[in-house]
Amino acid sequence: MTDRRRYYLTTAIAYPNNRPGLHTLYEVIGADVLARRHRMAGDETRFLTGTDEHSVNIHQRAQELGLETRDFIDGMVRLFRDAEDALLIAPDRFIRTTDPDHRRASQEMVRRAFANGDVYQGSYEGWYCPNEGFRNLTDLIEEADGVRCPNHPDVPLQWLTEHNWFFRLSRYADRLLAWYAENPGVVEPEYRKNEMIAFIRNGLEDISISRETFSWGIPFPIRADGSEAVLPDGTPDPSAGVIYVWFDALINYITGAGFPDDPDAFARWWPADLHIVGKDINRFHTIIWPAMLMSAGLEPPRKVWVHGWLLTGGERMSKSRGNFLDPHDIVRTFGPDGARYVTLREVAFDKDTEVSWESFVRRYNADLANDFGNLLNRSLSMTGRYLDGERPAPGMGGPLAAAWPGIVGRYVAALEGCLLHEALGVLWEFVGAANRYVDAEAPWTLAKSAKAGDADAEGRLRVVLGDLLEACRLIVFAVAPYLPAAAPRAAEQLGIAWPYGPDGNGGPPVDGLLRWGAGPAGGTIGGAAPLFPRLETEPAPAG
RNA sequence: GGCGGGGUAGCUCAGUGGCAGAGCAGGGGACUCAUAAGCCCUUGGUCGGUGGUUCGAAUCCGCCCCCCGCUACCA
Repeated sequence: MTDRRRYYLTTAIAYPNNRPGLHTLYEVIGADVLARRHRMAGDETRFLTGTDEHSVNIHQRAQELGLETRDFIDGMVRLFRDAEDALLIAPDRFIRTTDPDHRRASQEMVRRAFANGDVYQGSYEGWYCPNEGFRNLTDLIEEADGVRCPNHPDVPLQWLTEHNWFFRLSRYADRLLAWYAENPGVVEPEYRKNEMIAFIRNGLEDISISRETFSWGIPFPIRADGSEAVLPDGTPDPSAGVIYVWFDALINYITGAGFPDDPDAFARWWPADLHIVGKDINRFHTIIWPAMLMSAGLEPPRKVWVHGWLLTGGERMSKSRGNFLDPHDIVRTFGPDGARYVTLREVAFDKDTEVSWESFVRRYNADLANDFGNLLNRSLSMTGRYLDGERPAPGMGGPLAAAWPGIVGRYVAALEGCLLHEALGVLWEFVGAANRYVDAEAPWTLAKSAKAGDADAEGRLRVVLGDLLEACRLIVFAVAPYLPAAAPRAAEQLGIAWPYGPDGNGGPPVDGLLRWGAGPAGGTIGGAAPLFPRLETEPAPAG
């Protein structure tokens, strides 16, 4: 085993009932940036993402389409993986809750909670809408002839009683509150933690963790009498029902760390350093999940980051509304790097943000084509023209050298605080400073004087271009987690070897390369070619 | 209803008692290395409304209007 720092991060797993939209992959892109940052920083990094496949909706959807459930989800999962590949997302494992090791992990978690006295048999009853499931009493519409579901007033509600297993969540209120109190920053942003504290203080009820009426799921491992739910031929006893999808879904995070098959791996990777989740599933990750872990005698995660939604026209982007952006459209127009950049620059990682195709085009042109792409291109072009492509050493006393340490410090701090949009904003302050430096020094004027025999101008020209190429090098290495394909190409243009693999592993700790003057001495640049061609038209995709 | 967040330039937002700001978009200019990009200058705002406190309020207090989140088993 190595003594490198390890870093384990996860996204929520998506339920693959449809092709994925940008609003679904948004957090996966963000997590991929953080994973690449940690790999390049030299941390032994594990990045887990995947799909949540035991939903009843998925089973029903497959039946509507006349497909075997497994065949249906295999096709859907293919769409997720294709979209993630197009966005250059490189997880260390893509977990599916139908994976065999996940079945073992989930059943083991039920056994542990049961052994700890936290699982008991009970019943759940209430008004059931055939289209939506159980409805809360306060949501129902009262009609003269009875109560109705607000979303499906024409469908009669049924009063159903489900016998199933419950988890004693109510037992964990004090321990959860203590966990929040003793671990500042364990749930961020702060207001998301406060919502959960209010929820807990309102009183926690036990939650049901099994379903007896469904067969699509992980077999519940225990019978009512407490015996192992296995038939004489070794197959699961169907009368024991299945584990409720939410209980098994959360467990993917420890399955992905090696639980329970590989104790050494699990000891290395657990607890997770970061769970990235959407605000709609905050409660599951910051109340239910830690309680499940506590019950099993395992540590809760070190941090849960709760992000917001992408909005369009003030409404949440979603598949059901049909107002989502297709990742493939975005990759086709902006390229994989541009797609990642505009998404993470335009959307604040800590709250809801309004986005549009037009805002993405504006951001791409302004930041990538005009500011950064052009900076790289003009710096290389002048080096080729004035110095025959020879790469001069940077000066140590210029304004860019002075500004860089502050920039990189704030940049890394923003990344560590999961403020991915802000990190880019900080880095682009430096891009702006470099562009202003070009105009302030006017290398074309220095070049004319140098050609006329002015030795001072010649020396000055070399320092200015050295500074600009060094600024470009630093930006490229810093921004590489966001622009994983463009960064090596930019390095090639700068004539600098790229020491990292396609997923960010394999090179030296990047912080050593993020110091002014840490680039290779001497050498020549490669060719200059625009990395981010300006978009002259705004071809909004149809539909 | 209760608790919490918010309403500032055309757009996205920063700004917690001292001359209303940034980026983008719009307009003008000088330059020319560059992807007609970059640089400089600039138009633009009853800071949701209203009443107070204060020498002074986007900022503090009261009331009102509007938007959003949480208020448990769709996931």
